[in-house]
Amino acid sequence: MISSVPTTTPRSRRRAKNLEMILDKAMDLVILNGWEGFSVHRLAREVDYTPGALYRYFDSKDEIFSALVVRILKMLLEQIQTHLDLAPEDRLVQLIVTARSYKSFALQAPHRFGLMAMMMADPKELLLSENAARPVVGAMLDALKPLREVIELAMSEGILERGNASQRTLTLFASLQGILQLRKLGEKVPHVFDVDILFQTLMNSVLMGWGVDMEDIQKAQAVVAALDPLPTKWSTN
Amino acid sequence: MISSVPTTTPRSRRRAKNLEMILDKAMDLVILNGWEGFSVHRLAREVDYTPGALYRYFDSKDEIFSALVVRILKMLLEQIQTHLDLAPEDRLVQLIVTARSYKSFALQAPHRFGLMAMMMADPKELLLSENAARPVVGAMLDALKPLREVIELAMSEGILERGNASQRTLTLFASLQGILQLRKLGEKVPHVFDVDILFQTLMNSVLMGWGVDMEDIQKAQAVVAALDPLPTKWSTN
Amino acid sequence: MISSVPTTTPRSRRRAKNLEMILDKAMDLVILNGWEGFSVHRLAREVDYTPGALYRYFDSKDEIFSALVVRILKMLLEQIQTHLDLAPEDRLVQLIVTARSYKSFALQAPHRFGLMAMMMADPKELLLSENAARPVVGAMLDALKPLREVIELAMSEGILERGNASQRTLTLFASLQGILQLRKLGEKVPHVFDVDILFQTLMNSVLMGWGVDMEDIQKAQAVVAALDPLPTKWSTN
Amino acid sequence: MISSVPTTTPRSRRRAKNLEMILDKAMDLVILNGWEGFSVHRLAREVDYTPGALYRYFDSKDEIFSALVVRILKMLLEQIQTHLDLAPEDRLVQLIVTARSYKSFALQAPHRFGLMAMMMADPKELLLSENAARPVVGAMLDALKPLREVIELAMSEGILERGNASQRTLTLFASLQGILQLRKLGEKVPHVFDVDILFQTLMNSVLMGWGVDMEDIQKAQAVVAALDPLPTKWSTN
DNA sequence: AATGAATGAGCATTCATTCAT
DNA sequence: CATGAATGAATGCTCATTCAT
Repeated sequence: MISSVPTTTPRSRRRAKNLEMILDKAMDLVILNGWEGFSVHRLAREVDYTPGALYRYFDSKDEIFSALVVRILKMLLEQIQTHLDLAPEDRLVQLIVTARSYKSFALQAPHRFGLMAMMMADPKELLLSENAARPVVGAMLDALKPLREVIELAMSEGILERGNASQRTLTLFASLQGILQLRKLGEKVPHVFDVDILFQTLMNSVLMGWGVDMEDIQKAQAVVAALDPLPTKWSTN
Repeated sequence: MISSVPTTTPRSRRRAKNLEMILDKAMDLVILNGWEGFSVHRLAREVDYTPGALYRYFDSKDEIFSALVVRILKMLLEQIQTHLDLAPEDRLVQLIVTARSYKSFALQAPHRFGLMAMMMADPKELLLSENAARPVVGAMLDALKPLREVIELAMSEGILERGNASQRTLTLFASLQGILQLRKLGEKVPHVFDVDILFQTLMNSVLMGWGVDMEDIQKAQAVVAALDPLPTKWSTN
Repeated sequence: MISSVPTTTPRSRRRAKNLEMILDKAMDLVILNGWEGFSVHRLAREVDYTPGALYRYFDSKDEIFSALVVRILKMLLEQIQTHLDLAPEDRLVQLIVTARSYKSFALQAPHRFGLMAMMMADPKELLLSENAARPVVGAMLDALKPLREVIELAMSEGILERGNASQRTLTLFASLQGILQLRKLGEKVPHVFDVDILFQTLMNSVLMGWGVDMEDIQKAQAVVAALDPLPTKWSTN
Repeated sequence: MISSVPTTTPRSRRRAKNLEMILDKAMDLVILNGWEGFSVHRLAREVDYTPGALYRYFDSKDEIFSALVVRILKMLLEQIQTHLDLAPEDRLVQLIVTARSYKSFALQAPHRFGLMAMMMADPKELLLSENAARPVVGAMLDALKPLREVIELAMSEGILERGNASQRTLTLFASLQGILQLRKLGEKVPHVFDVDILFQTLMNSVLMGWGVDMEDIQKAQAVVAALDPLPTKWSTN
């Protein structure tokens, strides 16, 4: 139901503005307290509405959830592109930069990452209604596009062995996802679950599996390290 | 506090039985409604206790959580060992069997897998109290042990290139975790998120990254396929 | 949060009525069972609301507490003023009438008196939040004002020796408070803890301590006795 | 039911020891957390009994309550006597010392004082059963005896005007009680409710009311001030 | 378009007490 | 004499959602 009206008339423009503002605040709250600490009541209080009024803007809390996920994915995409723009035209470097961008997102915007992870792991009823699912999945694929493009280019340039780009993209993405989720555990049991090391191990293993020489990987990683620190748009929390 | 008494006297035997029964039911409930849908009251209703009475069996809801996770990890370990016992003495085959065992667990006992994933991704206060954390982390490392041993053997036998076994174990485990979490999404959007294919892609990529020939991988996979279907103890749900 | 809206619109008038009704019932319950026996659930049941609904009228149980105390103090003030209006323009008589008014309040509205005493003896978190404290302390000082004014006038007229009016007011008030608290004990052990006699003893001692002749005290007391019985608004219980 | 058996047989001696130990711990708990923070469960945990077992030693929580009050009153009496032993044979000084001793008790052992105050203000069912009431009232009168004796002596020596000693004792005691209860309020609203000043005001007023010259009062107070600090047995809390 | 009132179910946890063993 | 199990009722408070106005 979110943004199901045209954005042309003055009325609907005001409405769109309001919706934007509400979602902004919702995001702020999630960033601050996590999704568990988020409630419609609190949101209402924050945006100076009554709880009931908010239901003019969405049908259920779940709808807020997916709207936020879409936003997060868009922000993630933006950051990845920013980082890629700063990287040289070296496919391997670009690939690593993309992965690192994702890592920095997970580490520096954990609540947003958590929301995203939750969405992927447990889409509940969210995706039951196909039309509600589409924008989320769309945003997700958008966010993965840069990675896929780099992989495709790297294959066509002979840097990676040939293979299915989509599958490789998703595999790398999901694997990273799995590793980055260990962050919290890593805080409690630091010597065992070290996200940075596991990240490194995964990248090395996978890139070698895709036909890159260890030597080239290390060269690329040196370049990437020299780029650091890459800028982040996320207010860390 | 759970099971801190000897299992010798008749009384304590009854108590142990009760505890077992309670945890069984708790697991059932989590399986049915997920952890979010689980409450002490509901559990009490289900086991015909008063809510207060349950608190003689554990100190807090969190304790139930970790007790369940420990149970799950133990069952997972059992299954992996069962599967390994049925596999030939071929390291590559064993490695793939272990990974598959984990996959079948994720696919066929999704709620249990979800609980485990949640524990790893968001250990909350669970691991705040070190003493409550130990059994959980212990069980987790136990469950990973077979995988690590296979990797170690494979390395010492020259089947895998040398590397840090622990890091490789965790990396593989976490990556699988990430991929398997896409299951639900895969159910809704089947063509894009195909867990089986992603699993395959990951295994191929990583094993090649660790120095195995594609040819050998495919041979091993043929062997594993011939073993199927491996038995499962999980009531699917 | 209580009564923070204007009383002009029909809606807010209804709301004010409701709030009044709720606090009335709350007072009844406290009167019946004491504060310990008072719970939000019980109140809800009594006023035919759901517990949650009540939280639209106050933010916490403590707010009910202080709202009740404020009410009680206002009623006490009203009664004292009524009694004073019926008394002649004799300072000593007025002073005794004020004290007696307080005594009659304690004896005839013991639960209200108890609530007030509790508030003074154990303000808990009540006064932690300064803003919640202000109205209570304000109402309390209001209730003491008549006594202080009489004492001040009596001093300026030379009926009492000079001294610090505020300190004397509070001292007398607190002493009365202490004596009146023995009421319940007096019911059980009547010959030892006789509130009336102790009250008399205190008044005599203190007034003489402030420079009044025993003779004048007795005269004034005779006048006061002739005024009796002074009207009471409290439903005794 | 407490201590309803002879203390002669070995069995009953052990029992008495146990009871003592239990009440000791109960007192510790009350001292630490106040009566509100006290529960039979907690006490059981602390003395390594099961809750049920404690009910061999008393019939109800209320019985613990009154047993503790008796103990507190005994300790109070002890302290007053200690203080009196250190004071010169001057009735006025002794009277002030006694009152001060009570004040120091209230200020330095607030939880104990609170328990006592609660008992006097709200004896609930405690005193419903006359036999349960007797020891408490007895201990209370014991605690007041030194004060009464000093007052009697002072009257017989002509230091105080004649009057009813018992009534004066109780009046002074109850008045002090009322003033000392303002301690907590004094912490929150310090300039208005200053216990020390009110204490002083009360003593001056009452003593003058009983026929003592202001001059003599001040002399005695100077003597008392020179005695300070008087020893306290209370671990402050 | 928004308010304000209310629902109804739920939450984890604690308590004094009882009683068969 | 003591345990261990259990009751049953309660606690203050939060929540997503609905709907008449």
